[in-house]
Amino acid sequence: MEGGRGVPNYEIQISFSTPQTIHEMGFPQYEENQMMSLLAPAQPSQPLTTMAFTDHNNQVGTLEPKAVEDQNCGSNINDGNNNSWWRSSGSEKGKVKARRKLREPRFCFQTRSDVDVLDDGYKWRKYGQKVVKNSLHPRSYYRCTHSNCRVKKRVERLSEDCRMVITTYEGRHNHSPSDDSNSSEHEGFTSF
DNA sequence: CGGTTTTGACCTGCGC
DNA sequence: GCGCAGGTCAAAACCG
Repeated sequence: MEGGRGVPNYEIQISFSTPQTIHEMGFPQYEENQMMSLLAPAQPSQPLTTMAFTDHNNQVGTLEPKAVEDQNCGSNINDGNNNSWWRSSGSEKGKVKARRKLREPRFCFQTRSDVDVLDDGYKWRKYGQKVVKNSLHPRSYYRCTHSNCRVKKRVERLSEDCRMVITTYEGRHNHSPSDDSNSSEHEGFTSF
């Protein structure tokens, strides 16, 4: 679906006011300075991307007023210690679906890009797509393909500017991007 | 052939 | 309580 997947061409602007670093969020590939360096090829004066972080319940970051609706970053997700991979327990034909309110750290940012899925170094598998009310474009749902990584992300495009992509990450990677193919769990994924 | 995407159905939370 | 909207599942289709 990502059509001609060549050199990722996107521009990012981030507002950092977060208790956690990108690194701690499970994105070691992009530390702050690296994230910032992504700005370099773009025009820094142009507010192309805003990043927002959520601290479990509270949204701590800065984000454009309409960039990411509150339900994306503001709502919290009930965890309930489902520590067994994606679908926790198929109580009834595996229909424990649509469990919201997981307490995962999440952050979202807005990016101007031609491609929906930014190359963040991780492998993602699409598991759903949904047409959302306020947007002309469908929202896509991705999960990290790593064995024990429950990180999810949502990707949607702004209805006004179809080049603007809103990406919402949810959860923390317990592996490094390079470790993606190598399924070895080296840190206990201890959080929350 | 195995992994990924698509897509419709289903489930849950929330507002009215 | 009901309806709507969002989020997830899973089977089928697709692709390398």
